[in-house]
Amino acid sequence: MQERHDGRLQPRHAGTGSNGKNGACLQRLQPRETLFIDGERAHSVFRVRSGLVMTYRLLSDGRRQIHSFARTGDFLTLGTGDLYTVSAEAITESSVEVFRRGKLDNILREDSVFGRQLIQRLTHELSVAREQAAMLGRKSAMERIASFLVFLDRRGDRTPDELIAIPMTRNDIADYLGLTLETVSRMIHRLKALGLIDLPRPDRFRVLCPPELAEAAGEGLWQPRLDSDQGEPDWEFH
Amino acid sequence: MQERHDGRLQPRHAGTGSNGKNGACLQRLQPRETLFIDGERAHSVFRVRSGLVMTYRLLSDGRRQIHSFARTGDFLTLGTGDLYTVSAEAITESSVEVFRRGKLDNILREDSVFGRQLIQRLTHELSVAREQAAMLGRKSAMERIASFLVFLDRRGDRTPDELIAIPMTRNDIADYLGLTLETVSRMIHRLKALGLIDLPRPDRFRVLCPPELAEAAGEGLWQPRLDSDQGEPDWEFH
DNA sequence: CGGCTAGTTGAGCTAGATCAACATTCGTGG
DNA sequence: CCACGAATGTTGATCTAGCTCAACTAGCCG
Repeated sequence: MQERHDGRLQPRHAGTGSNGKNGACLQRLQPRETLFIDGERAHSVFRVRSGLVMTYRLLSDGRRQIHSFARTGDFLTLGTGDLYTVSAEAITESSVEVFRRGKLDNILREDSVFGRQLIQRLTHELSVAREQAAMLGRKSAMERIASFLVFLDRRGDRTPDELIAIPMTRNDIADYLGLTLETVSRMIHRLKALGLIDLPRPDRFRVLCPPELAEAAGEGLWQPRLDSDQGEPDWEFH
Repeated sequence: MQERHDGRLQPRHAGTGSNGKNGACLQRLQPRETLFIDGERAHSVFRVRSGLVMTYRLLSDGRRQIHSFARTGDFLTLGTGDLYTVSAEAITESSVEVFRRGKLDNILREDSVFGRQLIQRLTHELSVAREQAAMLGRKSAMERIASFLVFLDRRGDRTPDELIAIPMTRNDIADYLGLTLETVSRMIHRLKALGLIDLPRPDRFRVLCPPELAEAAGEGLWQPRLDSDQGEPDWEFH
């Protein structure tokens, strides 16, 4: 049993922020600040404006499974359940748009285009969630790490020097991939030793051999989570 | 690496069946018959009328992750992607309603109630998929088996003698829980030895100690997949 | 009966977890 | 500026849950 994601920074609940455009509220988050919690009444829908926010669930004894790392443009909650089914916490300093849920039903009733786009997104989320299940259920540690790096690489958050940032901790990666932080560290360094990646600092890397890394990732599955890059027109709450 | 779900019964593609009510087609499936395959163009939506059908994905080397066991009333596909993102195969002799996808967009455009119900279902599916991810990523073999038996128990397919049927093979269970069939067998028998369940035959069991079994399941998470029991009114294609 | 499939059980083996140092970065205060 | 401590990351040594391999059993069907 493990329970290593400590609460060193007291996960205080984020307060309400200033008003943004769109009638929607904009909320700022410090690193490790909690936005909402699994089981709470779902009063709002959130979209990331800047930074990186993760969603996760906890087992009763504190084991954690991270479900997604959401970037600018990604939604943190979708769908129409009464309660949140995951918790959300900022990884870096972030800001999120907040849309009150009250409006949602009305919008859905009136705007069928909006509804169809929501269905599209949910469909995609579901596919991504199953991708992750296949990875957690059937891939080796090495394949998971390679998959994860391919995923980061394809997302393409490149720093000026052509490197890819790794903004989350080893612990976060471990809880996303169903491993321990030690194993995450070891496997990353094994890929480096194999010459498939460059790792000048712990939180920066570059893929040296895309095809071989993809090969190591187990392939066949794992369509990366490109969410916001779907080319699909942005949709807004009115 | 493992690849134990053999193709002993050649997974021939199911042919088109007879016409049912509703304008929809009804299709019969033999055990181990494949209904559709991951990556195929998604021309239809399916709902189980009788029997048990599973959905799954394969990694390129044949490792399998089963995502759901769908009973009467459950949908096999939801959402509006162009391609199926899972494969589906009958476990027992089954029949499924087939709704051509062509109609779907029109229905969604015209019937906002239908669209909202679809969103509800997708939302629930997504929550279930994340439940499974948490299990695969963070639960022990024992907890997974206990969770699975609790899930079967709560679904409540009781035989006349108050036993619960286990219609899928050990191999199927293993590929659902991310384990091997041997481990599945061992853990089930350990639960029996502990007196938490009765297992008069390999494919029949009874929960003797619901609270202790739930305890062994790791609790806290794992809301069972009650899909069809939501009390929510059935929705039909017109 | 004999062959086939599913299930059980035992005996190792190993990938990954656990435990334990140690290294590095970073922020804080003197 | 440096010293110090806290947080994060790396690495080694060991342990073990679950996998692998293998034998055996129990139904089932022709």
